[in-house]
Amino acid sequence: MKKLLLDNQLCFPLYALSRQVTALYRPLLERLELTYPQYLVMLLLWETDNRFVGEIGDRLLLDSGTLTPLLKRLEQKQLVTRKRNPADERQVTIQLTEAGQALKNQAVDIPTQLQEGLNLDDKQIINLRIQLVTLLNQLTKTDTVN
Amino acid sequence: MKKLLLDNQLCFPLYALSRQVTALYRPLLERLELTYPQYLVMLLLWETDNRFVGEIGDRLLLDSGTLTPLLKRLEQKQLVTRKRNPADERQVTIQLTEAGQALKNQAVDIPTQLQEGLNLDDKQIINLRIQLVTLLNQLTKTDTVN
DNA sequence: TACAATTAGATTGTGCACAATATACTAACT
DNA sequence: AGTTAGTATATTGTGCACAATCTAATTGTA
Repeated sequence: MKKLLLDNQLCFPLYALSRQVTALYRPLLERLELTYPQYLVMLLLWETDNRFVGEIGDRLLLDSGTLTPLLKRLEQKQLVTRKRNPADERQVTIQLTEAGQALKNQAVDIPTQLQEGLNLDDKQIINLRIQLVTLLNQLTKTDTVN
Repeated sequence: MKKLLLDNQLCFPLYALSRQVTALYRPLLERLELTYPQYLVMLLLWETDNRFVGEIGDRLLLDSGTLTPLLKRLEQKQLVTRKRNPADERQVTIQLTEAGQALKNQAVDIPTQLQEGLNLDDKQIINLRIQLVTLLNQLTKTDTVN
């Protein structure tokens, strides 16, 4: 097999599919005025509020150079607040505002709507997800199950 | 299943894994002084040289807003040339320079090196790639219908 | 207590992605 | 020929990603 061919590498389908799936989210997220990475942060906060920046970064595998400006934009939209932790002033707690919590109601339908766009049944999606998560865990060596 | 949980969405593992795999390429590509998207363009040109910007974009699913500056950086590095097509001045032909062609020799080992970093055997990789390519084709096919 | 080492987050700079728009060119039609 | 529509690429602006560096706060150790 000629390994230098684009079609024979794992990397390209992964990279291209990731962008295509993000593009599927775009029209759905536009209504909430969220970008895709912002949506991921909100998903995390809807699960468990009041997280430190570092916790969000650990979970999403993003560093402060990405998260700090992103969180400032969410703060500008009045979806979250950013407060230094009095017990340790190095840490910044991110907390949902009322508007941020309320936005969850507008987001609940997104996973179902997206799945329709994918044209795959549950079984296929779960199977693919398991493979992706397995490989992801292998690379990060961290089992991030709640 | 609670669909709004991060772990239950297809999107996040796909997005995170794509970034992690790109990160695996980074140290390998650093030696060639290429970024990952630049590497993808070079892969295409090593397969078939003298492509129009539009052809590259069709293949990588990238638009001119991404490709134009990227190709200019490759031109600055003297890896490619950019020339307007005399037969149709709207088109720009991208051609490898000698240095650009020669770089292929330094790149041939990258797929093998990457695979070692992934710690997966051939069968697993091929299986995952087939699923990704299948889904990718489904999505891009429905795009062209629109 | 002093102070080096560590930690959390912010800042800076480069390079994608992509929407929206602009520009130059070509083709098609009257 | 002149107008109009369509096409290919370029430009502009916003928002990630991520490396490198900085600052301030905390911890470890003598």
